[in-house]
Amino acid sequence: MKMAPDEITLKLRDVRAAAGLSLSKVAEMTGVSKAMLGQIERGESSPTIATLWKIAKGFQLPLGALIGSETLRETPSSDVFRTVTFPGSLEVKIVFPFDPALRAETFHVDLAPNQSHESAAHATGVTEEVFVLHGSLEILRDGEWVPLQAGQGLRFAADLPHGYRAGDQGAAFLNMHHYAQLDALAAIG
Amino acid sequence: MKMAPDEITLKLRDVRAAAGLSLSKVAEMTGVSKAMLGQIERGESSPTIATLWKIAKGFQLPLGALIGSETLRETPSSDVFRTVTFPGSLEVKIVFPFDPALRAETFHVDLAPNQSHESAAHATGVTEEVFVLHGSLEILRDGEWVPLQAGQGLRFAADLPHGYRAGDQGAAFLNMHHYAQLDALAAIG
DNA sequence: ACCACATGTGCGCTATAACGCACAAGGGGA
DNA sequence: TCCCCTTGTGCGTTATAGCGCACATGTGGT
Repeated sequence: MKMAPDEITLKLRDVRAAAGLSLSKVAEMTGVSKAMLGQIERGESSPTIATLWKIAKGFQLPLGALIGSETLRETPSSDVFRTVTFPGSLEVKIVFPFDPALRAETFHVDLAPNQSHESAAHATGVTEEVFVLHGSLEILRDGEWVPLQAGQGLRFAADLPHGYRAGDQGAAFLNMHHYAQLDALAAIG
Repeated sequence: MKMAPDEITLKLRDVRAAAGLSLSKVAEMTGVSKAMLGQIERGESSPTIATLWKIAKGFQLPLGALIGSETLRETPSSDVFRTVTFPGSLEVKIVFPFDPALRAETFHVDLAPNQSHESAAHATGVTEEVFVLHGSLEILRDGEWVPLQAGQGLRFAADLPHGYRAGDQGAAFLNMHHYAQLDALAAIG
């Protein structure tokens, strides 16, 4: 119960909330007991880097994403395009990785001609933005297909089913994900 | 002595060697016992983040400087194309208007060949992201010009002076602004 | 040689990080 | 209503991070 004069803040709770996961789920995917996770979130415990590392790896996030400090004001490598595979077997490139301070991330997505991708509803409070780079794209929003050309953008709530459908020449677009604040959600309710 | 399956490496020894300091000296300036410092260097102990933080502050280094490696950052907003004129007589299009819930907005900026634009420091807590659509662009960040090509992105803290400079064929890029607090409204003007 | 000092490591003790388990509270079904 | 499952927190135990101190080695000075 020492509670050192913490100038350091851990954003575990924010990250977990953004992902819409329970302590139990996080405990499974990180290998850290949920009791410990709870204590860390409440600031009752100062974890070792080994534990922090486990958590970061479980979330597939850089270690710094869990630490709240001035350290965050650093560099973004411009060409570190990492690629990840999405739920719907869709492969995308990470343009801007998730930052808990901004609660947002940006992907670069390529769709082959006429390729489509359906996405189930995300956690509540998630907003998506799409900006078309090349080709033509249709987005399913509120049960309606919205056509977009290169240079056009669309913003929509992602806590509803939605989808993407490329035109005859395929499409490339940026996909931004925004995760709402906790108090923002409370304010809405 | 368990020594968890560390995939993580601490650079304490390197940093200390680079500074030419003894364990005792480091112990003084960090407030961490030299015995512990020695164990950490030898990998016999996995420090808590509180301890790591002490060490980092003692060295006046960002926390990341002691850890293997990492980076972070990220994103923004919307619908119709409105155009506005910016302080520096720069004309931009609004891709995604500011949304209080997201605290973010996205602009589409066109620069003529070799055109440049300097920007004074914004309010604290403002983060910018730039994604180059066409041409080549250089961004002044931390007093250093970072070159970017089409398809590349860069994220940086905007509470410092920064600037944009197009290449010989001009440049087009997306510019996302993220505001950390609610006072973001005041920062928009 | 000898000594004064500084280096890094080993030892015992205390504080606490981390675990597994159990429990109180809330949310749906049937 | 009753039941069952999931949520997060509290408790007791074990592992270990972190401390102060002492020791072995090393280096230079006179």
